[in-house]
Amino acid sequence: MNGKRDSSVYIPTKERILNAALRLFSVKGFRGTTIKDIAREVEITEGAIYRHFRSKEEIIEHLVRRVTGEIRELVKRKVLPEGDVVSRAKALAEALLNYALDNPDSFRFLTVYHILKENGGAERLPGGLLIETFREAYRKGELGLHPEVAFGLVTGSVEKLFILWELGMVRTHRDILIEELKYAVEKALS
Amino acid sequence: MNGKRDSSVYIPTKERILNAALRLFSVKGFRGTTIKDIAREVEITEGAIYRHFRSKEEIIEHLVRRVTGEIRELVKRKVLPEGDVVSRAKALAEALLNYALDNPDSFRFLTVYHILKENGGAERLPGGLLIETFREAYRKGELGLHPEVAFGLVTGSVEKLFILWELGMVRTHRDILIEELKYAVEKALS
Amino acid sequence: MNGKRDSSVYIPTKERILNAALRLFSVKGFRGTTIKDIAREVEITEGAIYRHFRSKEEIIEHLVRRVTGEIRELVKRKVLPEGDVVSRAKALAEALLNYALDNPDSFRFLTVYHILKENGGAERLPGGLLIETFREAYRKGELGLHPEVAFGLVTGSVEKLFILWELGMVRTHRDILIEELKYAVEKALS
Amino acid sequence: MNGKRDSSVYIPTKERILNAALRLFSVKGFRGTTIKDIAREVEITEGAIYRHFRSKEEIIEHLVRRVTGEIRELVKRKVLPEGDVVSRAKALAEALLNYALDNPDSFRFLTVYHILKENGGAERLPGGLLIETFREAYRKGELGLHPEVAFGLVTGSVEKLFILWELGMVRTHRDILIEELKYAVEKALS
DNA sequence: TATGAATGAGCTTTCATTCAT
DNA sequence: TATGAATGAAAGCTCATTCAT
Repeated sequence: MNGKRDSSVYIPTKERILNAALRLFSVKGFRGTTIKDIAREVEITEGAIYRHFRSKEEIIEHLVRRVTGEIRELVKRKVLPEGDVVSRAKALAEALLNYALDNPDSFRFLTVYHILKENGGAERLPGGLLIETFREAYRKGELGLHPEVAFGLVTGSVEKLFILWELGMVRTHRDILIEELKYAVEKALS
Repeated sequence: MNGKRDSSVYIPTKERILNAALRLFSVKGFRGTTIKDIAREVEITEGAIYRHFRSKEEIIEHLVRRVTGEIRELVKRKVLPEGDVVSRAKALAEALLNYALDNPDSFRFLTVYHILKENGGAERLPGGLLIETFREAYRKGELGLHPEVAFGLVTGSVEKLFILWELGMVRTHRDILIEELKYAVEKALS
Repeated sequence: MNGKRDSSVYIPTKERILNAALRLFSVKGFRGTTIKDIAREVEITEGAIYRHFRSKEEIIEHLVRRVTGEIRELVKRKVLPEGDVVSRAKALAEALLNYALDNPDSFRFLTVYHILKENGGAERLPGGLLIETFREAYRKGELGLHPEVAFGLVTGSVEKLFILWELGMVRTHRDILIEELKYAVEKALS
Repeated sequence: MNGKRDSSVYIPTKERILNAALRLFSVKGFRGTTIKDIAREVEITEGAIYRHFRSKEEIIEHLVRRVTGEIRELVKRKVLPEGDVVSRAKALAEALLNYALDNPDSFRFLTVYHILKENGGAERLPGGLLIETFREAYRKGELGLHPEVAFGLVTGSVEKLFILWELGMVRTHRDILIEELKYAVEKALS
């Protein structure tokens, strides 16, 4: 009677709230999403949300921490510290795009979060982590571009390709998309 | 006597409202920016805004039309229809990045507008215009990547470099940034 | 260039404002009619109205005085003090209905004014004048009904017939309508 | 503990809002009555009203439906289809006046609603129902007046007598008022 | 006289949050 | 845990009125 959609797996309310909020925030923005919107999606009442979170702000912080954590983890796992810059950049591009395509709401959410300063909120680009890869290679003389430019090219390409994909504008197969991305990264950074 | 900010040129209120709104929307989003915010910036009262625009929505529409028009115009002027894809892509990247660096508020505004669907509003990527450049080259066999991928690489790179620049994360000279961007585009598309 | 509708007779702006206001107030009520509504109708700007009237309130007062004055005058002229009650009541009914049909806006205006207490405004039924006719007859024993009832029957009938006429619900000829009204009044009061 | 006004019966907030709105609208008109007015009367805040109604407009629609429904019901119950026109008209007049005197706010509300077109709103005279009574009799040759005229006389008289009564201008006993009304209707229609 | 931009108060409505149940 | 009525602050918008031109 409470597990939502009966026979399916049970998902705790707190989790359901976070999932709904993630999706809504990523599409309608933070101010554009109301507590009522989230409650309606989860099929509970507004008041119930405050059993699980102290405020709307807290939900956002929770989500930011979760998504940046996931990406940090992913990069740590996929972009190994050995190897040349180019292969590491390719691995980064592949991992990021895969994450975006597999977790579109999360990726969108982060994009929205980084672009908007609705609150005057602090900025915490997970770039901090990623960009080091390029800085190091630059110092070693392995990179023909400034590290920030290289970083921008790779991550910017991934983000835009994801958006175009979501809009249905990219008509290639997913695997081909990733191959082309890696190919272009390889050539651009060589 | 009325020109705001001492002896400088007179700017009509309607224009001042648009400028303030552009900047605020581009930073705090549409819902995050209130009419009061705009009024405060322009140093008039909220009611006065409604002498120039029927609604907040109308201000947004006005700005979208203006900014997309400017970019459309720019692309038409700078990206000449002759020449190979690569040089045209380079010209596109250069023109876009220059526009972004010269009109940061406008460029940010458009980014925010395209990402957020606070309203469920219509989508009008100015991509329509730009992407044709790549589609045509692809048909002629001049392009090694799918046109949408090429388009995503170029515009995504520009957008992300602009954001990094704005955050003060890019430490190169502006000219060098543009040169590196063009160089990377050239290699990626060849 | 100023006389409104070119070649036609010149009507001073103040008069045009009053006419427009009369019509609008009578249809949309006092709060429902804005100064802008009136200005638009007269084809001047809002500010111009304040050259002729100190406030919206003053326009209303002006119109109340005008319309009650007209009706007072009319009754004085048409309902002669000689004759029996019945013929005087018939004359009253006829005069009132004729006035209403000839000056629908004025008559509607007064109805609205008497029904609404939007302002907490004072009531000044022009009934004061008319009802005396019946009070006197009642004292003389010429009237089978209480004077207020007789007054209500006659004026209420006129008002409702006017409204039905305006709504297009009365399909008889105007003269017949008046004849039937007088006939009914005669019988009711005898 | 919450029932408002000490120990008396509990009335749900939605009902209290409707009652307050009915009274205020009937006196000050639709535009002249603010949500704050209603809230103050009910002793809740403005926001609370929107938990029960989506808009001011919805409150008005609710009330129109309620009052017209009541009168429709009343006429159905009191004005039996058998009998001659005159007795039916008398029954109608009596039922209407009784309703008005018993539910002055409702009756006033309907009057205001029918006279004002603040919204450009639809017209739904409950007359549709009542007037058929007269149309039928007219076809059968039982009625000396056009049916719309007869309808206007009866309902107009009721409405005006009600207003005079409310203003304290009718000094007779209520029963006598009704008797005189019926007597006049009888004679007018015979 | 007339214009039209501007003001300021007030209106309808929204929304994060609280609280009694 | 959950509900849902209520609060209170703020948002978008309207409008009578003023004022410089």
